[in-house]
Amino acid sequence: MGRPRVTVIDIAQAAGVSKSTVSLVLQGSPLVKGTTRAKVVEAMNELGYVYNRGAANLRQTGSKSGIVGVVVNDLTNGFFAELAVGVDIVVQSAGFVQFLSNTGESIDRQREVVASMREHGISGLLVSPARGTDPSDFAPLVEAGIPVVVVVRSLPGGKLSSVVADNPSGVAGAVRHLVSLGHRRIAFLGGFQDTAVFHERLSGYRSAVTAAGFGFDEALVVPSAPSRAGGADAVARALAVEERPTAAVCFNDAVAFGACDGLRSHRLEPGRDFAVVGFDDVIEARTAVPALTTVSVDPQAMGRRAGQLLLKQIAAGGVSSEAVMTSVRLVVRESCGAPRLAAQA
Amino acid sequence: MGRPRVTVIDIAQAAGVSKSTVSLVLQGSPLVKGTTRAKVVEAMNELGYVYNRGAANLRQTGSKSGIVGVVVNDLTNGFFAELAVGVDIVVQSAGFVQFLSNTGESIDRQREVVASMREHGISGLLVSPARGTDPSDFAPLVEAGIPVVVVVRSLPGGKLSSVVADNPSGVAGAVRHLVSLGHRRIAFLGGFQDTAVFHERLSGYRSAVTAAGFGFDEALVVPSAPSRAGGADAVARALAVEERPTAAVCFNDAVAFGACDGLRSHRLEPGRDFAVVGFDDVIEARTAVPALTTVSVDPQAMGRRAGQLLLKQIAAGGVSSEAVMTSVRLVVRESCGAPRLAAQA
DNA sequence: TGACCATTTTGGATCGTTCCAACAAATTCA
DNA sequence: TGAATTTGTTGGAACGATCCAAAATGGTCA
Repeated sequence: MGRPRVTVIDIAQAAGVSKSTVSLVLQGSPLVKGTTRAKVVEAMNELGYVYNRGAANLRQTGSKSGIVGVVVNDLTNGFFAELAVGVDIVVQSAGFVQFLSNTGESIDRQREVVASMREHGISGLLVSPARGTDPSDFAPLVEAGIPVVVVVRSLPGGKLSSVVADNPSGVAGAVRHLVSLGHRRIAFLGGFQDTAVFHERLSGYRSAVTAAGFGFDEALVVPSAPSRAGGADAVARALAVEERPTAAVCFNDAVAFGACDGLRSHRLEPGRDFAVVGFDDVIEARTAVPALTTVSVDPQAMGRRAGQLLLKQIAAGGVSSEAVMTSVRLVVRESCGAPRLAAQA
Repeated sequence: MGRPRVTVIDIAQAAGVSKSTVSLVLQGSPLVKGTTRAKVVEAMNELGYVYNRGAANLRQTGSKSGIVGVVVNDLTNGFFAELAVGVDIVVQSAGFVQFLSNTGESIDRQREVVASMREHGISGLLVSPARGTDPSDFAPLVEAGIPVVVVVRSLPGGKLSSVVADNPSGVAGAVRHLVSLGHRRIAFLGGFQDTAVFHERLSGYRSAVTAAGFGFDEALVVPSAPSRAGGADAVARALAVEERPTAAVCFNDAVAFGACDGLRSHRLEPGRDFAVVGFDDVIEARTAVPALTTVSVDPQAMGRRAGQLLLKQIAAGGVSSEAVMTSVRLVVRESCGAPRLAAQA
């Protein structure tokens, strides 16, 4: 049980040197002679020494704890789990460990978790904020010189660094694909108008649609809850506009599935009578009937990218603000009505 | 940037008391007078004080760091993500934070991660070990009085506490269900023979099959890789034994899906010509065709249970060994050929 | 009033490490 | 040879909290 801890002093004694020398060895300093280093290392193995980062950290300026905090809003969601894995990979290979916590979209929980991480002296924080997060919640960290990187969802008024998917170009690519299939009236379905992601995606729609020379038609933009039910509802409303659309790009895959439901209840078969494109590429997208054409974002790659950015800022010491967009790609399946061959394009 | 840290001494000064008193307040001691406490708390808010756990920890005996380490072998797998969430819930509400890392089935990585966690002074470790983990890897922790709880996969020769699903009774229940549907020749398909989980599940099969009065037939046990391909292979071999089986319970859902593939290539329709039962209840089980009858383990509940056990051991101070089994339940869908009504039984 | 008690408060010493300035030993150079 | 330089090593003072024994405070009672 409570056996006395082995400390640098014990090592020093066993190796016949001073504790300062042991410390130097610990830090891999080139100042110590090879033979001395060997003696020390041997003593450490001998006695089963465990480095005490807490103590080291106490003395070290700038709290280089070697811990990065990672906070996600829903670990249950495969997307975020992948993201966390991506972060873990780069962070771990840089010799850091990751404090990972899940907020389950609760702002209170998020606050607690972040506070707790701060007490533990994290060197940086990576967060996929819960819905409705106030950006100023992170101000104290930034003021204290702790880098903060926001992922997936960007925060308005952002002085914070962020890594988000390239939403505009993802949607734009989807629109271009539909245009190339001959569609002229393309709707944009679903999503809450008060979120940053909605506006990013909508802007991609807008620019692609005008670039194609169709002009932007407000009536073809139908917001809704970003859920299956919302999608069904949205497509119904879209079908009611005069000069009805023949295709839609949806806010996300859930909306897209809902749109398919809605189409069927109007006796329209998605993929044949009406083209549907989603966003996210959730697992079911592949196996659904018809298989969903969608914009795929690689969450693990995103996690890696975000981890790199955070590490860079930690290394730089200062807190700078940088916004990164990770690329996305269109995965052509069946719901857009394109012949399967197009998938290879 | 590097603004000087606010310490207990600053607070003491601002509140006109001694640092000891501030410390008492920090620990919620009943010794301090209400008015004094209020002054101190106000000063803390005023100056934006952040508790330094590292420093506290240094002085405190027994390393009550308030950190628990959680190591899983595959965070990408929804099962483990859910598990981690379950752990997080109980651990967090007890005021601990969780260090979560992913090993991706790499033993080396696992070793690194555990070492790193130890350096950070975790108060307990919860681990779903990577395949091929040597139980003695955790001996140093146990010797140092740090509780270790193994989840999901139990480790042979286990002096360690563990929380695993009740594999025997899960499989036994599946067998009984098949018997009730009239099956007499039931195979056990898939899984590596050298894993503990395999033997646990097989033992459930064995006992249920003998309890039903059929006698245990070695030929009906067909191990294979615990994958889709392995399942296809296993079912093919099972169909080749004389007096061929009419049903199978599979090592896990992946094997079960493979078995369905294999059946079809033998012109047998799963659920109609041959009954298949899986284990795990992965997400696709519900949506597959036919929907998979399977044994469901609730990973989040398991995580909560494991978290509780770990906290209990941390609180107790000592390291005791306890083995917990979490209950499982059979989810009847279509692949076993039972009429849908049976699902309500 | 002074002895006694309960309640609050307090100044060091301490935890395990790193930093710093100073020292000893070995080497180089004039 | 002696001074200057390089190369290794070292003791003590931090870091920011907790613990302990002791002191201050206030009340009660003979």
